[in-house]
Amino acid sequence: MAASLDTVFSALADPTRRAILAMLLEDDMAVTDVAEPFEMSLAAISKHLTVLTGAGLISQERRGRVKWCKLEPDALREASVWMQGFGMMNGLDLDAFERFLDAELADPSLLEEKE
Amino acid sequence: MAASLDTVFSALADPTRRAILAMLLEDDMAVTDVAEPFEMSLAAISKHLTVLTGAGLISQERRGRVKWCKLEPDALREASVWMQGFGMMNGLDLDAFERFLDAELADPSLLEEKE
DNA sequence: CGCATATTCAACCAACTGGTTGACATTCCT
DNA sequence: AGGAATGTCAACCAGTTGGTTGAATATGCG
Repeated sequence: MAASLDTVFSALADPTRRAILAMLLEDDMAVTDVAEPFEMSLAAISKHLTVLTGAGLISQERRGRVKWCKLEPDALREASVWMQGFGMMNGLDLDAFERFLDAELADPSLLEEKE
Repeated sequence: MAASLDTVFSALADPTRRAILAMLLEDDMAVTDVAEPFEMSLAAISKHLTVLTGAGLISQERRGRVKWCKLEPDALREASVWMQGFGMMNGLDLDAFERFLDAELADPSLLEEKE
């Protein structure tokens, strides 16, 4: 999916879609299950998922009746790079950040407690 | 400015507004000068600047006839933290990451080296 | 087959967006 | 004072967005 900054940021601008992404962070989900906690129609959620797919933020794979939604975090990287590139991480100790990342990634116990 | 993720992301979703932010990265600018490189009316740019201000991404200060626009990179921090939770920080301890960010950004010695 | 499940499609609607133009208010300059 | 420069405001317009409902399309199950 060719996901421009336009489509990525505009997909992220909606709270429902951000909530969906947060849900998918925990696990892949079927469309119906994604829709369950929201107080809106399934069709509306289906549209939101189309937007997220268009932005490359998720991918959808049909297996039988069920369409599974999967987070595609790579799509956020471009947007993240854009933000950092123009200085938003100003003053941040990137070396410390790298060390922090390494520490996190090295400790397998932390990886399990995804909420 | 109370800038929600909604307003920040939706402000960033427009290429004209992102271009404006990139311009302001180099220096503070007057509204007319911001508008100059774009092929649209001054009023349209004025509206874009209002959106950016509403998102807290810039601030505007009137001095005489001229209204100066200034980048406010702090507004991106909240959005960035949110985004980082998905990409590189996938599966990590997000609370620890937030604490890390807070600690980094709270240290005034680091904040001075803004360019 | 016949029915329930899962998901999308199509038409519709109100609200918002991003642009236009022309008029207006300030401020600076001479 | 008069005129140019700087911005904003108001009205308007076309296109998009985010939601609805009802019908349609597959797929799985007994």
